[in-house]
Amino acid sequence: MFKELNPLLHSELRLAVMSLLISVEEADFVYIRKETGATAGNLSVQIDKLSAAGDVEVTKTFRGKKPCTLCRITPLGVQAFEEYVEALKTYIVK
Amino acid sequence: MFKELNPLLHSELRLAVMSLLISVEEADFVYIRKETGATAGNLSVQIDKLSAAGDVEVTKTFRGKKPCTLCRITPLGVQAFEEYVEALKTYIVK
DNA sequence: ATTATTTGGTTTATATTATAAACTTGTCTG
DNA sequence: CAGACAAGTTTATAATATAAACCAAATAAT
Repeated sequence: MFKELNPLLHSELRLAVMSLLISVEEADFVYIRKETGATAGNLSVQIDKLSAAGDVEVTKTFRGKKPCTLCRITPLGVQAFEEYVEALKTYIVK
Repeated sequence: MFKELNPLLHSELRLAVMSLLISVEEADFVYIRKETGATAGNLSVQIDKLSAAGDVEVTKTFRGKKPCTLCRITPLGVQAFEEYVEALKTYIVK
């Protein structure tokens, strides 16, 4: 009947991050923060979780002299996102 | 960009309950429990929350001699559900 | 007829989670 | 150099989800 919703993705902010990353090569921390409106602390924690699960790959680099944290979704992350969307449909499609 | 997800509905079990109720006149506790696979305690708590918010109306009655808790979605609940689905789409539709 | 057992829940305790506040490290600016 | 700013991270707290424990009434078993 209802498919289980991956709890890692079933979080407003993490879902927003995944949603951003799925349609883009890569995105940096500051950009994601602006798009989602999240606080830096919250975003940092949630990106860590996605990274720990292997859904997002994080590369710390520099843009000029400023640190720059780049994120990209992994193949595993793409699959997780797609499965999450499929699961969601069992709840919202009449 | 991303619409806010009503936190009351953004819960696996409560969403399942709302999803069931939206397509049916009414449903009783035992039926909902079977369909969702939730424990009674968890379901009881979540139905209370939906009821407290005015999204679900609960009527305690009897079927024969057994107590029977009937639930139906309210107009407010229908609206909340529809808005939730609209908000979700900002995350999952490319 | 008393003693389980089952049914239909509710209350309460716990463990997890989300979130922001506080902090850190380095850079730029006056 | 002192202070403000940028880009994050760590940590503390508040909220949440969840199941375990409980309760009351009805039915079944001995």
